[in-house]
Amino acid sequence: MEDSRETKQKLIESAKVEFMEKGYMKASLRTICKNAGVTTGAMYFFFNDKNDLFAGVVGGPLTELRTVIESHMLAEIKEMDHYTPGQQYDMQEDMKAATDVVKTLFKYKDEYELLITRSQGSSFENIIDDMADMLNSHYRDMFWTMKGYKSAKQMTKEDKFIVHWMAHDQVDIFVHLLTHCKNEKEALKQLKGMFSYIIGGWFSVINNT
Amino acid sequence: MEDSRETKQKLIESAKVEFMEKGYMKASLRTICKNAGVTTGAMYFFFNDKNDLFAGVVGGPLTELRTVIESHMLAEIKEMDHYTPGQQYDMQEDMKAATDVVKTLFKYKDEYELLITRSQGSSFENIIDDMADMLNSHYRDMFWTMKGYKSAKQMTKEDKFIVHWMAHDQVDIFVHLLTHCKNEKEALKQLKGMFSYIIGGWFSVINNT
Amino acid sequence: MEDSRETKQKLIESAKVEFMEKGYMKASLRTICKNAGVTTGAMYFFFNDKNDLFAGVVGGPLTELRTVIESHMLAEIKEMDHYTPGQQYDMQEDMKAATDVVKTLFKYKDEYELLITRSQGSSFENIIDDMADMLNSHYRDMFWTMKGYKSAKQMTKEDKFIVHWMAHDQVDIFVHLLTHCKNEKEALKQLKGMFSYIIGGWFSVINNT
Amino acid sequence: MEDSRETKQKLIESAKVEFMEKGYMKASLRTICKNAGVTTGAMYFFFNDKNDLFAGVVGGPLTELRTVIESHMLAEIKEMDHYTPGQQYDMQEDMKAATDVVKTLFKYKDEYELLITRSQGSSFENIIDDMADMLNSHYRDMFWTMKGYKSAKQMTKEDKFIVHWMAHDQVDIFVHLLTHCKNEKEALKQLKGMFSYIIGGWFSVINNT
DNA sequence: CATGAATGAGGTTTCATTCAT
DNA sequence: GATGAATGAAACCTCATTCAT
Repeated sequence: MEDSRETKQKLIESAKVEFMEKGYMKASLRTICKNAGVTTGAMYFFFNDKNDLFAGVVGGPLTELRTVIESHMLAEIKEMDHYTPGQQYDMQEDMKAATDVVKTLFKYKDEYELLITRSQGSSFENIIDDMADMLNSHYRDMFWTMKGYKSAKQMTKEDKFIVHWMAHDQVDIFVHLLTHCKNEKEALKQLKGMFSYIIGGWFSVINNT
Repeated sequence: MEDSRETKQKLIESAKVEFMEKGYMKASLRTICKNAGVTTGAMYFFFNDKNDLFAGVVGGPLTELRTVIESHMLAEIKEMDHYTPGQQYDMQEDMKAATDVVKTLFKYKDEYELLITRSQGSSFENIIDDMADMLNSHYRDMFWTMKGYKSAKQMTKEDKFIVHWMAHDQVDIFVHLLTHCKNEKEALKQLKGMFSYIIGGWFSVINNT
Repeated sequence: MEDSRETKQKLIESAKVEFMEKGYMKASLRTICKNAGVTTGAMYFFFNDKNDLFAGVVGGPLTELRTVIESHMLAEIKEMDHYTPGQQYDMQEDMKAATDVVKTLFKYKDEYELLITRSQGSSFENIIDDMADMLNSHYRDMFWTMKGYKSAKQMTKEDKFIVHWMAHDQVDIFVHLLTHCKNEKEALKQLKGMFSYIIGGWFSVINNT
Repeated sequence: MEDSRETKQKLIESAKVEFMEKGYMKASLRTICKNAGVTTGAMYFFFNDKNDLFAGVVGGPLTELRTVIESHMLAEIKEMDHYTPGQQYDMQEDMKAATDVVKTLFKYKDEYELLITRSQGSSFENIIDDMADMLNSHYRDMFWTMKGYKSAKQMTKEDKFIVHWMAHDQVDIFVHLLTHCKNEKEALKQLKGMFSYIIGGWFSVINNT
């Protein structure tokens, strides 16, 4: 059992290297197995196919990230219940959430970069859109509440569009931090500026439309 | 001569279809040629290789887009010369530029989507970053001017980072409009909201840091 | 394991036939594999590429030949130590060496003919020159010793040129025997005459210059 | 007419360059035509096929060489009529012939090197053997005369074999001079040594068998 | 004389995957 | 758990040659 664990682990590490270097599509299973010191057949014992191997590399970190995000979204939803229109926005809570996300991102930097920039061709190729969609419904609720609507039904098509964009942009900010900062520390330093930007945008949208 | 034009055109159209369906990497030259009713050899008479064929599809529109953007950047640079700090920002000019860009984008919607979402593996795979870089230096100048700095040299590392992000985001907005609106008219309708967002963000950054 | 050996062997034999018929360059891997009753993919399991397959055919025999030659060169070097100028040349030893070389050549006649006459385009295309170079330094030592020089440094440019030629010619003699005699027996019969020729030439050069 | 001459000449020169660089087989007609500034079709007006183009490059020089050799062979044949066994060999005449050959070789050095080292795949690939065969019958006559035989019929199989070899070697000497000397002058300087070698060999064979 | 388009067959190589052992 | 052989399809690309114009 120990041995098999080790083999699987070696495969995952070798796969990570190859996927990062060549991207999902151009990566060669042969090369991965050779570098892991394992035969192709062995790989097919542990993984169903190329995509499953990719999932073996990025699956864990992805789940962890989802957990972090979801837990914060739940927290915000609770807070939203006490919101009264016109109330001063409290950045504090959101910053804490974002900080947690950034920390998670840099905990498995390689894997997240893989997901974001090198997953084309795999089942994860739409991961960015998926994350944005995940945030979308949450942002919708924030939007109509802050806008003073009675319910989501009052939202216009334009409202929905801009909210969808903002969900996307939130994700893009994290992507940008991940791909343009060399470590967590630096990313956290930039986070405040990014937040200032996104919140400025958010309120500009709330007040102007 | 008539015939040859036609053959080349058929190849380009067949290539466009295949590239859009499968993406650059997975697209098959064989399939492209077969659907164009032409042998592979013929294709290699007109194009050097797969990448050149891709360029044959997207090259023209890309050049046109670059021209539009550059002409507007020159216009803004001139305007910047008369800028005095504290002066009210005039969205008018920028909206006109953005409107032109959106119009161009929807003029060759297929080709730009190809470039943005399906060019991985080709020499155009970094097109988004290239466009962002193109805007970056321009945005730097706007930034330090509006910030009241004497020159670009006063910009901190954080300033540069956030400006780089905003250049990226500007590009992403256009990408979002292109990929989420079904036609020019709809995109132009959403443009104002997007602009409100980005300008809100921009001023928030200018004033807070 | 038995099976795989067999497959590889069949490939090598099929390759030999094709290479002999068409030469390295014009030989088709498709044809080789088809005649071996194997898919191209299988071939690439055993060999890295076309050149490696060619090496699979000629590599063994080539190594064997090199071993034979080198062992004899060592023997001659030892003998040379006791040489005194003017001493009668003893053909005996050299004939024995040459006999061994001829025997080796006819042991794998096909493979050596392949190497010599059909390897253009492969990594073995300069094999004749390589062999000549191998003999060259050895012949230089023989030359200056027999000439009565104190060291190799006394050799003129002309000396070096003619020695280089004689090294080449030695190789050519073996090539000629291989390509113009149908079997070992016949080649050995001609060997004496060839030797008479080369030794006549050798001494003529030693005495006349 | 002037123009067409020029076009043909440009093609020949471009072909020479390409053939020298890549060898007959790997040379590309496309490349040749492109570098000549001419279309493929035009080439096929002047030449029947790839081989004919190669002939266009080397044909002239080859004819010239054949003429030189044949004229000298005729001269030697006449001289041979007055030969009496035991008579001192007069190197003079042969040296003059060889000198002429060397001069011719260096007159079109490129073309002859092409023929000798880069013609594999063309109809000239056996040129060396052809030249040797050309000399062979001539050498046979010299051999039996000097040996004191009454006619060629007295020659043994071994006699014929060694004569064939010497004809080959004669050719190889010229090849060696051509490929190892950088110009005519240097080649002529080495010629005497080479001659000493070959004549030493020749007489050694005549006297020993 | 020369163009330029097109053919069609062929080239070597790579790939993810399977399966008997 | 793992091996190693084998599949079979497809990949991109190059070639000498032809022919209507």
